Amino acid sequence: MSNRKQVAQLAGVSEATVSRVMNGIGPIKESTRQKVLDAAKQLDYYPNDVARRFAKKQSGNIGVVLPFVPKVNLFSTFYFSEILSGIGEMLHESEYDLLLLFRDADGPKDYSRWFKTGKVDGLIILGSSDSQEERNALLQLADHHVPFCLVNQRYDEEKLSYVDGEHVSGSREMTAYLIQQGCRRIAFLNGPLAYSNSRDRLLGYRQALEEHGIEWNDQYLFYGNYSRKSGAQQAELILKLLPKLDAVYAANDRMAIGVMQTLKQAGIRPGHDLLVAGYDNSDASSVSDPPLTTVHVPFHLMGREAAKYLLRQFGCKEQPEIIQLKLDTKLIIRASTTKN
Amino acid sequence: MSNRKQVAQLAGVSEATVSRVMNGIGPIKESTRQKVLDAAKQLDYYPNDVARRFAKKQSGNIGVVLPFVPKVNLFSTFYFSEILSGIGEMLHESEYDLLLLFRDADGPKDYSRWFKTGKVDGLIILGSSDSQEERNALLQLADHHVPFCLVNQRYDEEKLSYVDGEHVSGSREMTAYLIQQGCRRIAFLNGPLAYSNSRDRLLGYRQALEEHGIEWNDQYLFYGNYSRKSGAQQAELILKLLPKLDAVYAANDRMAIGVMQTLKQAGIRPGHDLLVAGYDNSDASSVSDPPLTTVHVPFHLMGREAAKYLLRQFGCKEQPEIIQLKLDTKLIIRASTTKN
DNA sequence: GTGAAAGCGCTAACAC
DNA sequence: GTGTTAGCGCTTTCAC
Repeated sequence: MSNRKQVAQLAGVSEATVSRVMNGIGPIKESTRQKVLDAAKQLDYYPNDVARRFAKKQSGNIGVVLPFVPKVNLFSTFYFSEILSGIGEMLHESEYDLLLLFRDADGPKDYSRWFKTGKVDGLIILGSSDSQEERNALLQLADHHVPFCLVNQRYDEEKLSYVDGEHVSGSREMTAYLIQQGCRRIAFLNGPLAYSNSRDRLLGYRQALEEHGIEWNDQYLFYGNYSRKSGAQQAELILKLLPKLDAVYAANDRMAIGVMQTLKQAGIRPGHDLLVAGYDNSDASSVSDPPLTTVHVPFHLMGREAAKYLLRQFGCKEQPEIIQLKLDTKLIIRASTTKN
Repeated sequence: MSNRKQVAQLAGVSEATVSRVMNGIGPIKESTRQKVLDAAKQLDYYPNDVARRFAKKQSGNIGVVLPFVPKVNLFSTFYFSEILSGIGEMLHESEYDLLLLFRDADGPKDYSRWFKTGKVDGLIILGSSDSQEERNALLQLADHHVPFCLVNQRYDEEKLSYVDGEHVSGSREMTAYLIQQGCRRIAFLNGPLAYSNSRDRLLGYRQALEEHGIEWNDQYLFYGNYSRKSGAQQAELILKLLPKLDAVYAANDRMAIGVMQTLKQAGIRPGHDLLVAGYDNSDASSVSDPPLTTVHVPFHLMGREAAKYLLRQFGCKEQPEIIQLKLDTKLIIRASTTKN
């Protein structure tokens, strides 16, 4: 592996000149530029990135934090893939690399160590969920004035940057739609309230009920953990309400699919005997049977926006700006609510 | 952000001593160790990773190459998520970080630049497909004697390391199973032959036919591109053979699901009127309707093994060893082939 | 056990 | 336009 010194020697110029050529900055006589380029080509020289970043006191990395592996499947992998690919797309044009980081399974939460060791210049945090510890770790980061951004999770009371979806209105639209379809007794299978996602959807559900003068009924509220299995399990309980139920609305597609499985096993036809709806517009929602009415969430775009935000922070020297974006969601109507 | 010098000063020792303590190497008097640790804590000191890697002349990164974004969805994202999480799991215990890299959409293929710029110490390549250019890029890497590893793709004629699944036998078992179920006229919907995956499955299919004395029939062979859409499209053609067909076996689950959709639209019941099988045992295969008979591929483990291999290479100084692993696959029987 | 010092391959500031 | 040089914060080797 050759280095700059060798190129400089071969080209008969100073190392500084080699740098100028490689970085395309500063005025250079075309003839020396060519000499350098030739020498570089001849020696197969590529500037060393680690050295460069060391000298610049920047890691050149954006870290993306994921839940530790086993937990990934709790969520749809769809959700993560989409966000990741959005981030990757945005970073692809930039000088920054994407470092994949895994939250520790146990042990104290500490995001700041990735900054302190200089591993990353910015952080995008996925799958964060509210707990005192998590909140502290995040606030600590904010104190350090390092750029970071949550995706698909908010802490409304805190001044933290996030890119989220419009889940309150998404959920409200979904519920209103079900009501329009003639449903008044709508079971809602929510996810853990530690996710702002879940709280948003619950709020949207309640708002829609209120707006349509439908009384709130505790019996219709269920909780799963966003896994298909939990959907299937909760559906056992939901089944017991059956004659007096018009629809089941689950807070994500995976649970909705679990619900449909249980229903079908019990001889209840989703979409006919009982309307079923999900949330996320995941791949699975379009291939399930029946296809699932759901809410599209722009995960890919959310990833892009989060990355764009960080990139912007690196540009300017001031205090990190705070962004709090909520991107539009969209109701997707499919057979699970229309076969009536 | 504090550095080693400050810690050394505060602790009243040399910088070398601070290093020894931080790295836990070399003999240290317990009392000085404490002094250093106290100083480090007081200054909130974390050794700078970039500087460290620079000095060690190692990037500390393992790069994982993915197809450029738009193409990801051709494959199941399932496949990538599983492999990635396997790699992540293996690396989590190590000193190495996971750098996510995207293959250029267009432009010349060049994996070696990531080594030449010192960005990575090793590479895991996903979604590689055979072409002259790809092959050249890979052989060039091998010439440089840098450690890298393909996952779920082989180049049999070349001395390249890979971690693959036993797809020939997987496919043979699937086909044999379908034959056992009484099928003799089995359409095979394959993926592009640029993937060793596709060639393996075709071979397994042929072997099983031969072993059971069933004559090869060109008419039963179809090609898609592993997307659901292509499965749905090819199914239109497959439909035309219908009265004289017992089963459709697709080279991955996504295509199989596409096939089932088209079949259902045409009033053909998958699993009753025509058996359908897929490959991969993706999430979708268990929630499709009917659930899909498929072949389980240990993607997660494949990721782990690839990462383990690279880690092992970093240990020793010799020429990189070559591994060519094929991990066991397993037939998963579900309703799409059993309702008869 | 501990300290001193020479790199690692760049960037950035300044000199000419 | 081009050259010189002082770092960046570590590792590593050798000296004591």
